[in-house]
Amino acid sequence: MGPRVRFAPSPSGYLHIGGARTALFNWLWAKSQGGVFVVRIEDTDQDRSSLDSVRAILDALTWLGLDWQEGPEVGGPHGSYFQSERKQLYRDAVEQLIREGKAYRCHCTKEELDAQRAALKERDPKAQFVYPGTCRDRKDEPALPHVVRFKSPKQGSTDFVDKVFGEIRTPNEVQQDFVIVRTDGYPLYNLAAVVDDHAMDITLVARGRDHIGNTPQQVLLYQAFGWKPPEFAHLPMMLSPKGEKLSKRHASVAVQDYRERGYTPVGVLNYLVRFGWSSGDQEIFSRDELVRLFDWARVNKSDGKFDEKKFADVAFEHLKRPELTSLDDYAAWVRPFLAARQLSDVPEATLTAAIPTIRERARTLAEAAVALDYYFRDPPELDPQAQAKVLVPAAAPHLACLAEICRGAPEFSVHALEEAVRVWTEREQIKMKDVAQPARVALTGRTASPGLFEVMVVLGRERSVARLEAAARLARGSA
RNA sequence: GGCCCCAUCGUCUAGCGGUUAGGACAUCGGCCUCUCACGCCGGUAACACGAGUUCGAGUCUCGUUGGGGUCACCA
Repeated sequence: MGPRVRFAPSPSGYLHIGGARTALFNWLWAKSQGGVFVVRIEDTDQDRSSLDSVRAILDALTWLGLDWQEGPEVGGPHGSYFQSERKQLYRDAVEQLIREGKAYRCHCTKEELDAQRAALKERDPKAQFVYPGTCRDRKDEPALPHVVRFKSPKQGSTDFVDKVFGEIRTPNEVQQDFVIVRTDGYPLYNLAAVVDDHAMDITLVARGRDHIGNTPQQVLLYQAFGWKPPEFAHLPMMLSPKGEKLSKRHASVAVQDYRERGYTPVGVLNYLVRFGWSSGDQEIFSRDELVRLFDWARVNKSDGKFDEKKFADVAFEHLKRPELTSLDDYAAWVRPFLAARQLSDVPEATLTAAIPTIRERARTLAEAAVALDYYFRDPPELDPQAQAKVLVPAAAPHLACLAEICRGAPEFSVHALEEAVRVWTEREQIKMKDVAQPARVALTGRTASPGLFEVMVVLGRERSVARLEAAARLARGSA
């Protein structure tokens, strides 16, 4: 039986790029080992959770192609996959702990504790407040408002072996009696995660390194319940370019941002996976390669800094190479970006003919839509500066001749057009340079474009001729 | 501050005792050329420091320094 791993986001916003990376590593492990990838929504904080966030996160995962075999929408044998619907499970588990004297009800209020914390801070600003254990041995009074605290051991150490970091040992003296259930009856993260990971038969918990500190608390809970803990794997952190915790102040951190920018799903995954994982010198991977090559042994320990430039390059690499982004996918993905430019329902044949001409000129799908614009807009948008500089009277005869050549070319192909133009320019002693720019502006409205003959072929004979003639008239009249 | 963790070019990384320390992004030159790109060629650029272990340390051990994480009725 393969491993069972999970991605457990709390629905308090969009899918963060770091969360996507965590999901990816879990997903890769499940895929590569024939295991199961579970998605579980950690919505025990009623104030912060929202259904919109669940929707946004699920949509982002779907867009990335990180499909889950158990979780929201698909269900599964261990449901519900929303923690807010599993309260009874946590309640039973906590009852057991209290009955066995491993946890206790605490009637200290948050206000009291906050006051103590503040008082200590005043006496010694550097001191760290620890819960004094006021209620640890007090008579149990379930009727009064209370939280539930775990009775932490004060001696020895709590150890676990991390698949990435190796053995991690934490002295128990630093462990306080942490809260596992709050006054409103909802479980806290550590408790809920442990109960669910056990109930869902999770075999490996992989998450960000910022969780490494509460892993001992979770191990303590496993021990208290008498359950075998899963394996753990912590991922090095993605920090901002300045080395701080990555937030939207430094860069776009929502997966959605990159989607809107026109990166491809695998392009995003490729950048994320190389952050902490490597396979020799290889930089660019297809989804299948990642599944085939992924291995915990190749995961790094050290944190890294997020680099938008590198990200952009990886995304471009995927967009550029047909073996990574098929023509069909490219066409389908660029359509929304064209539509945003009022170019809806463009003919599929023209689109698939045009894409190869702009592939290496567009670093994102958004740029691709710009680069494709003149293929579908009639007349093309004419850049005034290009017009003023290039469509001058002297260019008019050249444009007229080119129009004639287009009209008369026996075959409307790159090769035939190139040959015809070569013959003409040689006979007339004209430099290609001098006809190319006027023709380019005539055909595309701009001074930068794919090769002229490629553009003509995509446009077709009729439209090429029309645009050249229109430009010739414009040039003639511009004196 | 306590606890935990980390340390190779500016950035992501390869390296798992013997290498001219390699690749990629970025950057700087050049080539190609009908423009813009793509592509190609080349340059600058790293083992944090100090002790050990060893015939020999980027690689092993310890310390120092630096960086990060975490110490909630958030997850």
